[in-house]
Amino acid sequence: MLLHGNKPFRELCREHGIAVTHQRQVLFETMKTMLGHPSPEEVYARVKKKVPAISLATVYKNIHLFVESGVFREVSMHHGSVRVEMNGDPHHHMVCSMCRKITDVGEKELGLVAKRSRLPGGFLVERYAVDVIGICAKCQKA
Amino acid sequence: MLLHGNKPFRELCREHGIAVTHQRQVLFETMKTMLGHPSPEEVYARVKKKVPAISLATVYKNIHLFVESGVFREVSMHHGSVRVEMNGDPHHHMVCSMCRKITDVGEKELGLVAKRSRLPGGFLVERYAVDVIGICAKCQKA
DNA sequence: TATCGAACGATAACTTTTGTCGTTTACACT
DNA sequence: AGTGTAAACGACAAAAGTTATCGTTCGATA
Repeated sequence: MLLHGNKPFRELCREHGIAVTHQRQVLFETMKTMLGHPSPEEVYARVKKKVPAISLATVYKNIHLFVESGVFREVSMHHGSVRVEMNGDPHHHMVCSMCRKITDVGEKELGLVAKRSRLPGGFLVERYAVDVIGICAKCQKA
Repeated sequence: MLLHGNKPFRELCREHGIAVTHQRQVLFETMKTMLGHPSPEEVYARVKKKVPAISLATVYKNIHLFVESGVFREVSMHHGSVRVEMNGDPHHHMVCSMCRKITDVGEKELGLVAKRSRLPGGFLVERYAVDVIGICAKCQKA
């Protein structure tokens, strides 16, 4: 099941008040068929096969648009640069989806439970990193 | 408590077989005092006050070194570019700390529990994004 | 079908990060 | 302490990823 259910693209566009362009349609359909966690460049490469004249900028703009509209989603919050963890206590992060500010939240306050040491595919667990995505107090007011 | 305990820097360096340089010492001490989740640029700005001649490249190289040695840690895995989520089913991610490959893992297989709707500071929860950091099967063999 | 704002493509610019290279420094061994 | 060597440094070029600009084209509404 996809985030957008299986609504036709036209309807999705109407809901979000954006125009139905050829590029957007092909982008959408192409992305739906892609597995894994493609980067904008990978999406671009794929879409170019169907619309050779498409611009990378268009791909970026529309990926943003889709993400903002909730049609697709970012794998993890992107802060534009690497961030280093200064807090050595066991904790996780609250990330504001509006201002992208990161705030620590202790493992206890989070009320997180259960760790399986064995995961599918023989993946060896080192640690869990939980991002709680939401809206911080400041952005809720604004 | 920091990841490295409170071992003196010299000892940490010996353990990891790296040289104790002035720049590295100041970097380490400066970073220890920084709160939050600084970017390399922010660390650079701060360190420059004590070692004005330091190069940004040195800051990057040593942050990497520290992260690889486990002295500090990245806030979340950095994939160099934005990644889009194609899987609409509720799931989380296993991220290999060696090759950085992202693999989906269903919410059930993960066995992760408990969602508190209220978090400290009045943070409004939208969703949880869990990264299981570890070593994938392929990298375990290598 | 004409109009007008939205979206497009091309490309420059910007940000973040990495690589290169000549010089300097730390460390091991006298 | 003096010296050789590899590691680390600073300066800067270049790569990678992303965004902004701008003139042109296209889609939605009338």
